Amino acid sequence: MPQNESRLAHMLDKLKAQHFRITPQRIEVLRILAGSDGHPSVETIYEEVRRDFPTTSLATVYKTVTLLKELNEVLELGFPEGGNRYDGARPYPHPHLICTTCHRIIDPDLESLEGVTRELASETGFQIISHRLDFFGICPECQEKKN
Amino acid sequence: MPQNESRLAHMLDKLKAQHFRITPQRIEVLRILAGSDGHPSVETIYEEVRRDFPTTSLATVYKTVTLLKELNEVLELGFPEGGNRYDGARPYPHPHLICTTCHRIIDPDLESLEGVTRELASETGFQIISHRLDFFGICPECQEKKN
DNA sequence: TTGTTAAACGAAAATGATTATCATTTTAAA
DNA sequence: TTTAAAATGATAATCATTTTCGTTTAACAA
Repeated sequence: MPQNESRLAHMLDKLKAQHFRITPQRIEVLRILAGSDGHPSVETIYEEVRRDFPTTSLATVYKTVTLLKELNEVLELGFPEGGNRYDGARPYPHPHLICTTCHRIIDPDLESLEGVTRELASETGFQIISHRLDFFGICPECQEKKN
Repeated sequence: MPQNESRLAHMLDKLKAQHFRITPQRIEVLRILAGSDGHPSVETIYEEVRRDFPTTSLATVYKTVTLLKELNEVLELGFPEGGNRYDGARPYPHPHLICTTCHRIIDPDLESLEGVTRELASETGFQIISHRLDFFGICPECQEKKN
């Protein structure tokens, strides 16, 4: 996975540039966030880190994720039911497509989104900084299984 | 506010139809949800209800809001920072425009949203059920104040 | 109108995700 | 290697929300 390598390198560079320390636990959290396209939860990251570093604390995972969030190197997806999910591969706002049956989260391409943002800005006078866009539905595989 | 009256009546009818009891506390919560376009929090609703019924419990507000949510008579807006907000005037999914400075939440009209949903469905094969769409930015008033 | 009963209420405890605290360990730089 | 500041790990605290449970009340029938 060459793209993940570069994301990981970019994250490490950013930490070094701002004089944050590079610890084994941090590297592991970064690696998981950069390399996974499954939008993992903190709990998932925690379990994965502990496979290699069994003494790692949950607090450490939270602290690292929070740090990356502040550096804009991870995108946080909050849900009302609790249990945020994180995207370290694409840390900028982008739409998500969530299967309500199997809970998979997919990143679709959406050409037409730019037009929506433009319409909104010109209609309301808002200066649009960011967005959060989730679509909920049933993925093709789960539609199959239902029948 | 004639529109709010009818929303309130609709909510009450729905409760009656399903044999839920009409209590003074419930009526008050419904009234606030139906009549406010400010997307109030549970805490806000609680304080407002207590002006008329000072013994009301916070749990009662939560229970009523949860009930309305299950009946699809209120839309819940969750945020990662915590503190959900509720829309009882328009309980169906619709875009929101949130000012990151004054925390106001506005309901914009967005003609172009339908096209986005269509594009998404045809591109991914998902059956789209619902969505959550938030734009974050700075409202015209707060832009003024900055200068 | 009154009596009955299940539903709703109120107060407080429990929960669950996240954050803060602080003593101990470790990184990074001299 | 030494050292100082930062990070870690364990645990307590926090905060929104949910659950529990004894008491009250709405709804309906007699």
